[in-house]
Amino acid sequence: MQITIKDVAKHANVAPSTVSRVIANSPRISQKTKERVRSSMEELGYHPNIHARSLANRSTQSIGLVMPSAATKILQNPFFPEVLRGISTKAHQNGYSLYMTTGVTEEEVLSGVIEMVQGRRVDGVIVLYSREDDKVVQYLRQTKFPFVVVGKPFGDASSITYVDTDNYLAGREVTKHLYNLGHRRIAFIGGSDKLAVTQDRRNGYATALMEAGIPVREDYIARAEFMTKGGAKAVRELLHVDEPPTAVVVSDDMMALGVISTLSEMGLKIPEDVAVVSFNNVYIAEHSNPPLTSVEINIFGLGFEATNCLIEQIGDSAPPYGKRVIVPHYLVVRQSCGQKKNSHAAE
Amino acid sequence: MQITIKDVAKHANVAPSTVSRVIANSPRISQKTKERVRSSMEELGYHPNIHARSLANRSTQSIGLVMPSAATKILQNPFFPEVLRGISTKAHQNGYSLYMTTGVTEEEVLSGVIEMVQGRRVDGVIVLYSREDDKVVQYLRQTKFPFVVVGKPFGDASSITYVDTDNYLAGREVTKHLYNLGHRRIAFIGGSDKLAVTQDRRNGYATALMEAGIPVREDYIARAEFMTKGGAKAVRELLHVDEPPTAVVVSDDMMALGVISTLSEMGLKIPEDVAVVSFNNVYIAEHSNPPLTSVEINIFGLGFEATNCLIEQIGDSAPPYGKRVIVPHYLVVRQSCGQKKNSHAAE
DNA sequence: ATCAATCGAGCAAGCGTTTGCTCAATTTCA
DNA sequence: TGAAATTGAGCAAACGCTTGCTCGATTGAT
Repeated sequence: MQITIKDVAKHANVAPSTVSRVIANSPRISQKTKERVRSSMEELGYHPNIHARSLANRSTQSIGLVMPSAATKILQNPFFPEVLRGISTKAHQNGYSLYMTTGVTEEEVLSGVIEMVQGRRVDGVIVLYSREDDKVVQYLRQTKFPFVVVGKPFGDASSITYVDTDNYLAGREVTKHLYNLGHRRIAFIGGSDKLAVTQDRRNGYATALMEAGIPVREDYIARAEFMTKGGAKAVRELLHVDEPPTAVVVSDDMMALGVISTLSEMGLKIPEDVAVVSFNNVYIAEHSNPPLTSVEINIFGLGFEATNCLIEQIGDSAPPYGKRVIVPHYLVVRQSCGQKKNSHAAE
Repeated sequence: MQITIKDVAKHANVAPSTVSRVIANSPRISQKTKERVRSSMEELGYHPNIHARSLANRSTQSIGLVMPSAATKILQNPFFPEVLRGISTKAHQNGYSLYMTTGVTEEEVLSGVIEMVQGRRVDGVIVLYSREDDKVVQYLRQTKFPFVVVGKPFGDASSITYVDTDNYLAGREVTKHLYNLGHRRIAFIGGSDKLAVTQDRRNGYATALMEAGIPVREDYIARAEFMTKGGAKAVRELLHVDEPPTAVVVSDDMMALGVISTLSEMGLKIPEDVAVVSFNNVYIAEHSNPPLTSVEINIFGLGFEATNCLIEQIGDSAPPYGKRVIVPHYLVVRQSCGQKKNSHAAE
């Protein structure tokens, strides 16, 4: 049998309500009583029943996590565990715990979310993806339930709080980096066009080219799945155009891995024949062969900040309008992009 | 304001208890009434309050997940998302949801678990690691709370339900495979000796050698962290012994990645100079350079089975003794281990 | 010494469900 | 046709905690 607040009350010779107030550390209780009650709790090994508390309280101290319906996919990308680590760190700091829902179809995910929200199972929700025409976001919005999106939401982004990398800027910088290394024929391989991240990075890429006075060639732009296989397929296509690119910007490390191994198979050297840069700087980027030049986007930070925003919202300490947090990024230069050709800098 | 069972009752002109029984699909309610109530629920958009239900019920339909204290580590290994996927699939099939707790120190993790258990927040717990002298397992055991371990527990394993790969067998098979390819100087690189998985795989390795009449050399056995860096360090050591090994069994894909890139840096060819095989067959094993020969251990299956066992335990349909589920594995041969030298097989 | 203000703690009414019991209405059987 | 058995639905008491309100006791001011 569980030890309840009543047991503690009896043991400490006070009323249950007093025990409750001790737990809440209410100033209405004298120090002496508090200590007595606390030692009783200790002695009996008391732990409050979460459900009773939530019922009385109308708050759950937990946060719902929404994965994309094709959880398979995101779960294979190291992005996920890292963002989760960020979320869980911040959540723990503030006494929140995490509640996950996954589902195979979009419908399943949505109904999971509805259950979380309507069933008052969580105080707020973090959406771990951003897709066009997403039902979950629509639902959360219309019910005015606290939520935060990781990634840039579509549509009326101004009313939604989200955390994101400045992918446009990152795409631009990366492309510029290749340009500065002497490259003029630079290609881009992106993931699904439905994802904001792909669009932003590609736009940044295009802008950088334009700034450099280089025309943007459609046949230099490929799209593929966010996985290694996609990268492999895309790179084959790119190399069959006339004047094949000497450098390629890849929108995801996992894809870049596919690109690299395909290039190797084709007998091309990296970075001598084709330079490669990519994004996310996941763990294995450092350990691929050759190591990947990649944009460190601080995935942990994305998760951490998202949680922070959500907790603000839950606590009503957030403004009523959507907030936008941009987590800074920086380029980590490794072998895959080669050295600046005319540079003598020691570094 | 939330829509409660009372609202539905009023709307359908029945008592709250009837609504409750309709939800539970009790045979005591007539079909006619059920339909009326259901359409009322639909119309009002009713969703049961989880906490009220759990409180009255003494059951939460959710499962607690315990990560190792250095969550950082496990979260970087692709093992984790994959096992999570298995867990979440099975959990969802049975209407369970997932509740995570993480913590930086061992103490934090333990107190998180205690809160889950004593606070009646979950119906059962899955422990995602297996370590010697683990407080969490000790605690769960002594409170007789339903739990399952992924990996082989230490100590009195017979009373604990766990799912595992037959790592001993896998280690033996892999080593034998290298032997059959003609290798006689075979080394082993394992992770922390505190982990059951390391011990088992190493023992299998040693057995295979003995079966082949090859003495087990201590200087052929290295241990390192379960990550790429560890692999790199270990391989350097191994290659400095006299008669350096021509093949190496690595206990983890991520470590093997480190091994491979270190070997390449040293100018050694894989598999010609050194053959490499490893375990887990995580996603990137297929895409490394060269692709890794690795033991597919069906990580998804481990998660899935663990959840299955736990649900059995929760529902009392499990026997009172510990159950042991072994998920089958098989070797996936890729380039990193080379071809059988005297074989003409096309495949 | 008297009264108002303050303080500390208890009472009891929720929070939204579940479920054992009760009870009226209907069916079954002799 | 009457009594017993069966069926369908409602009553009300939990489940463990929070919190507005009440109230006696202590304190301070006059």
